[in-house]
Amino acid sequence: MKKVDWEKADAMCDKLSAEQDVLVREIVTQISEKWTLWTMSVLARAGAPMRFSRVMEEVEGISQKSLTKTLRQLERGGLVTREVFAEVPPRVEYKITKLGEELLVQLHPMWLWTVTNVKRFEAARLKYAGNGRKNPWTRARVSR
Amino acid sequence: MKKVDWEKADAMCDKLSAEQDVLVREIVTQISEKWTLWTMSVLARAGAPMRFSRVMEEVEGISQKSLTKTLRQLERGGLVTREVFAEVPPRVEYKITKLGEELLVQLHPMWLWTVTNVKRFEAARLKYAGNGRKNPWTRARVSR
DNA sequence: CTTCATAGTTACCTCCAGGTAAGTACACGC
DNA sequence: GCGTGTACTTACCTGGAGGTAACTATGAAG
Repeated sequence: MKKVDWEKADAMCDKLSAEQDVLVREIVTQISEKWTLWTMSVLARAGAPMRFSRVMEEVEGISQKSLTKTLRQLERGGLVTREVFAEVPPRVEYKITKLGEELLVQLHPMWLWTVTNVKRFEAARLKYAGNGRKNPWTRARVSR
Repeated sequence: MKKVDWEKADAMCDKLSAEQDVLVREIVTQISEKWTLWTMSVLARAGAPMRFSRVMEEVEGISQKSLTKTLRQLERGGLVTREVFAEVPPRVEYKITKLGEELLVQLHPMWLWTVTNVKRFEAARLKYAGNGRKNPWTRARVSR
């Protein structure tokens, strides 16, 4: 089995400035928010600029407020671009950036792995359900 | 640049049962929780069983309550094992599973990529800060 | 004068993650 | 009989994510 090279990981972390460290955490935090990945993948699949209302149709269930917030954060992080057209009614187009697409490419293997290994997770669940899970001291009868 | 094969991804999703679909979401949700990855990586680095209190020392800042919850979820998902020893005071040992280690291996490339590309994110932030960001209709003067 | 379409913003509310602090059970050493 | 060590559980509290619904600006069409 492949292993994680923790030494190398640590070495890379040490090279980061305090601000960069914060930035990495922010990025990770952001992509773990409710609608972020879904929104990005919608934009990535389209490949072309999309209007706000169009994105909202594709990301089923999202509210205007959340979509605005999500897109703003993605723009701020350089993962999507936002272009405003001076028209009435307003037209605003969003498009995924190269950086954004690359991020998705990085994420994809792990998503794939998860899906292909669902059965192992299912098995673990079943096994867990069978355990009687008690506090340790409820069976503490033997001393050290 | 590498691209994501959306067709294949969709095809894989279609093969999942409704329960499996829920499960995948749960897994992803769980690993995006505050302490999950940190806790897992501590266990993975150790490679050996660790007591509750020892884990708590390594995962700086976590509360007892959160550690308990995190470990329970990891156990339920089959990512760590939990072994209770019938002693007083109690001894409980946690250890990462093969499944858990594999998950970390999947995640690592993306983490590495993020760290090596911080500068691009920094640049995006700076650029964003420079934009005057207004409502679209504040400059809507030209009709379509 | 009203309606429509678009892309927001804002006020208000609810839910839940997660923190703090105290309690619990047990045997041992003093 | 009191403190100590361990692995929890429980009650209480706070902040923030995210939902709903109403409001905003603008020009064209009716």
